[in-house]
Amino acid sequence: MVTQIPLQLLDCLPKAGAEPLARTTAESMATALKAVADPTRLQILAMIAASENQESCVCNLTEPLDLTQPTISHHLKKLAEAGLISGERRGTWVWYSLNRDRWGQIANLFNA
Amino acid sequence: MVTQIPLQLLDCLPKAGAEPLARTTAESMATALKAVADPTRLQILAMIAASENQESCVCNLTEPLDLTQPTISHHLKKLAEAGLISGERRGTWVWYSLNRDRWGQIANLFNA
DNA sequence: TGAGATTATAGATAAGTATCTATACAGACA
DNA sequence: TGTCTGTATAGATACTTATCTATAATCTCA
Repeated sequence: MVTQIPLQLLDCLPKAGAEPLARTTAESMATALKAVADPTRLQILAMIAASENQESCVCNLTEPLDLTQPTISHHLKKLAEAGLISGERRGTWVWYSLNRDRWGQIANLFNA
Repeated sequence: MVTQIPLQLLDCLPKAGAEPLARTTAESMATALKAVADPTRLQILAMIAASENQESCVCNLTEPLDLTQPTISHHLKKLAEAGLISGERRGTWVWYSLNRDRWGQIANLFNA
């Protein structure tokens, strides 16, 4: 449903004596981090995590966040491209859930 | 030298059954994350981490990153405001170093 | 097949920001 | 004090993006 941005972060953590961080790598990392660095998307992630079965359809997010449906879809797409969530169509609805693995990959970025 | 943005992240991690993430909290978190979500700033952080004594002055960053001095200063200010680095004036130079504690706080955001 | 409901995409606009040049500020030193 | 060097700030500009309205696409069901 969405092409996911690759994230090769684990081997490019800043550490003493390391190679300079290549621009292309830095851009890839920044793209993934930008997905999380938005207040609305943080709220969306929190709402999914707090939902039953830790999943949510688009329609459950628009009203509490007071945003239009296309805006929510836009943010969900960004999060999916970053690999932080995945959407699964079940009938008329698309259910979005967190990708815990990817979550941990980003955490490792800062645990260096 | 720089007023640091507060970061109360640890108690607002998304977890099942949690309170909805307040807008003001989400905005505070996003501000801190935005500081890291930029390729140039990631390169700056990597260069500081890889430097001797894990610190660097502005003048050591401009040439390898091929940016002007004011642009580097702008990015360093953003990072300092997010609490990720600190600057210490020693004579003519200002030496910037990583704040490991803050680094870990952001990591905990994703370890929920 | 057609109607209704849910989600995705297209295009426009306004707000944010990364970068530059020009200039101000701060410290070292003669 | 004056000059030089290193850093910070101010203002301008171009690019990105969050949001909206309008519309298309997809699925269900009668």
